Amino acid sequence: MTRPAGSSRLLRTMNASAALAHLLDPGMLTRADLRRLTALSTPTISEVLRRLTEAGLVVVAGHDSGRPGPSAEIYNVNPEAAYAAAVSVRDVGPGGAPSVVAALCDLTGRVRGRAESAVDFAAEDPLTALTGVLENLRDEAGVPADRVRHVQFGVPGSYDPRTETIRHVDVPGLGRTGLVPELAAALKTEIGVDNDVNLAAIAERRRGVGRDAEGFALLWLGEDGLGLAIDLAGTLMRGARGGAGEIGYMPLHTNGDRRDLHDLIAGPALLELAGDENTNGNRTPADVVRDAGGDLLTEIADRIAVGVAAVIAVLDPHLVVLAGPIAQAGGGTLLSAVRAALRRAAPLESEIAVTAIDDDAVLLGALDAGLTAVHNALLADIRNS
Amino acid sequence: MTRPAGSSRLLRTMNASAALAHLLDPGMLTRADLRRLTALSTPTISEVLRRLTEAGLVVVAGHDSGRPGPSAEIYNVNPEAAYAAAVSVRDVGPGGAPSVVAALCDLTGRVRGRAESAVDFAAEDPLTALTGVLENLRDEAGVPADRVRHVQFGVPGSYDPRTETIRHVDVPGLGRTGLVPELAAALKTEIGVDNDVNLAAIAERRRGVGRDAEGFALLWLGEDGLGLAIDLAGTLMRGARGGAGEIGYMPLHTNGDRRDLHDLIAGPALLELAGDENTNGNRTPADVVRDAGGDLLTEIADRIAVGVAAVIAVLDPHLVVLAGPIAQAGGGTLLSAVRAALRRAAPLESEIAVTAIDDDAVLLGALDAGLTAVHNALLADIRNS
DNA sequence: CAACTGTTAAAGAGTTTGCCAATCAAGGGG
DNA sequence: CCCCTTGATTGGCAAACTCTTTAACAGTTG
Repeated sequence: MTRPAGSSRLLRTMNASAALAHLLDPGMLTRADLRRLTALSTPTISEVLRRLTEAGLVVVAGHDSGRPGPSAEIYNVNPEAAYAAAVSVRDVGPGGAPSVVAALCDLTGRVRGRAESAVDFAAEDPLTALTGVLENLRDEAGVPADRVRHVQFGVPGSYDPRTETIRHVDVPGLGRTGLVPELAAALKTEIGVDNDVNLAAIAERRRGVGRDAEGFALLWLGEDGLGLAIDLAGTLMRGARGGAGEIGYMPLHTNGDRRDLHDLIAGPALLELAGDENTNGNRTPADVVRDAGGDLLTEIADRIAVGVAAVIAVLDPHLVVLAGPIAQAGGGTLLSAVRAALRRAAPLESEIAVTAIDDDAVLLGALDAGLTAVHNALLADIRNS
Repeated sequence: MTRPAGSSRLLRTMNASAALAHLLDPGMLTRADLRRLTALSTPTISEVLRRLTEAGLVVVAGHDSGRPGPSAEIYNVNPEAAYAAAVSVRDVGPGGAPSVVAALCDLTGRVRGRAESAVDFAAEDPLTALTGVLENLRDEAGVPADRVRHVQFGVPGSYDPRTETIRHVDVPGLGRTGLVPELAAALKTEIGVDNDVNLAAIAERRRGVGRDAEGFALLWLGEDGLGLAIDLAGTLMRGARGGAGEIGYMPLHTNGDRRDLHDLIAGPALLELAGDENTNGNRTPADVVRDAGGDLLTEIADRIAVGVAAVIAVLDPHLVVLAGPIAQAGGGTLLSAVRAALRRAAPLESEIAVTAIDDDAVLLGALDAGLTAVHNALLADIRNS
């Protein structure tokens, strides 16, 4: 239901934007390739490429020989035309204090720098801490500040874009009103803030088992909490106040009792469930799941299946992805157990899978999201020129 | 991100399509109005209107006098350029047998005919029954068959567009494979099939309390079953197999028992809940809710609140609309009770409301959906010409 | 020689700018 | 009270402009 009207100028910008979109997607195209992809004529493609090269967005990346005729020029986006940065703030780092992981990538997505540091947010202001991390990262990679077009933050909480505040977050200072606008002002770039589980889902969509899915729901089983991300053909559903997927609060009281899903399958609940068998207090929920077998595994799978079934009942996704440290620890064993538990419970047809991302999914997803935002900003720049 | 490329032909069709979109939205515009709305120049608007009137899509609906200068021509879409039909198949009619309600409206949305009939699907084939109803409706309204561009069906079940079958449906014959393609072939038009609850949500979006909402979830409390429709800024979420919103299957077992949401708040459960107080077997669940008060009302509200809280936990909608016969029977009294129950249970911020549609919401929604489909078809026609 | 790349010139399609005739309402003078 | 002038607006027309395409061509490589 779009209803734009336009003139020739619109055509020019549309065609330039279309060509750039193809070069971003992942590029390395000759004029003939672009002609095929855009259905534009040779002179037009030449003109578009001339303008894009002049603007510094596109460069000749090589020559394609081997066929008869002159060697065709291979065009690609200029990797250094723009950069995207990502910052993941984690609730508990290895040492117990919140840790910050950041990365920087160029326009083609190649990671140019990565930094990890333990920040004590109780002592240091988030504003200075986060800008500091980013400044170091930029300097080490030798990237000028104004080339970073977008910084994407991932936080262990939900972000409400209307009030521009981070909510349901345990890290001190991160929930402060005004922090996000201050960050944007200090960094002098577009910034984005999103829930860590949502970002993990973005990574899953781009590099994981969600790649070919029409849509999927990602159930995050963390050490402390639960989360759910809802991917609809590549766009995430965030809810009115960014609170979609806070399924820890899902009520399970049939009559009177006040239990919710968090009490059933969050880390502490799993520890308690396994409590009889081990008196060693140093085990994490992930350890419990990794070592579980027999009745304990069945019970855990049954509980997870309740959450999965609830999600399927509401959303009917093509695919449900189990992710987060607990799902990773459980791996294929847990997956089969959950599948079996679901089959026992209800005839549901959604596929279940375990995440295919070994690395820091949140950081990767934040990079992907930041890069997409940079792409969109560049395309919008062209359209409004 | 769209990436179309194009030339002058695209421009022409885009501008025609933009003008038509404004005339459909609800029309009655002068050339000057269109110039303002589309930012096109006077000669272009004239040219576009010439083409649209020649195609019979647009007519001069009047003259705007009262201002200095010549009276401006007021343009509007030709109401008779195309028609949309809607058919709602209900599980239980007044007499117990499934009933069929159908309506026909012109391009401006004015209802031109309406028919209601009790069809015994056990005896009659759905194909002939439904095409027969539509044929009568067309004849009575004096509308030629080829002017009906879209027929929208509403069914008490979920529709899987991939297999083109209706599922989770109790009406005999309606779940048969091949029925939907056969209907399309027999009617020789585009047809659409959708869940009745989804269609009620469309009506709520267009005419009810969802009009100004960014997005809402509609919880349907029917005599027999439950349903949920998820509206995201005007588009409905249907799920992988059209099964999104089948929340009757939402599990509520905390340990071992197999209860789900259907067992908690569907009609039969409410009847059972009120069973002690009345031995009269003729009361419907809606009657129970209408007369409920005191502890019974509180208990019912508590149960409904569980469903609402589950929906909010997953989706975080701006608004939750309670609809369906039971919600209508409960009205404001039930609404206050559910609000109070939710406040007791959890600090959730979504608004709750009761449907504002007194008429047959499903039929109205089906008409709205059909009309929108006709609009889109006409716009697409223009774009591909 | 055949196939391919990329450029140049001419033509085509669509929109905009600027201009003009026609039309109607309002107000003032006869 | 009637008529005429003034002002504002509508809609059409022609010329100019922008962008794309078609077609022809020069040049290069296997």
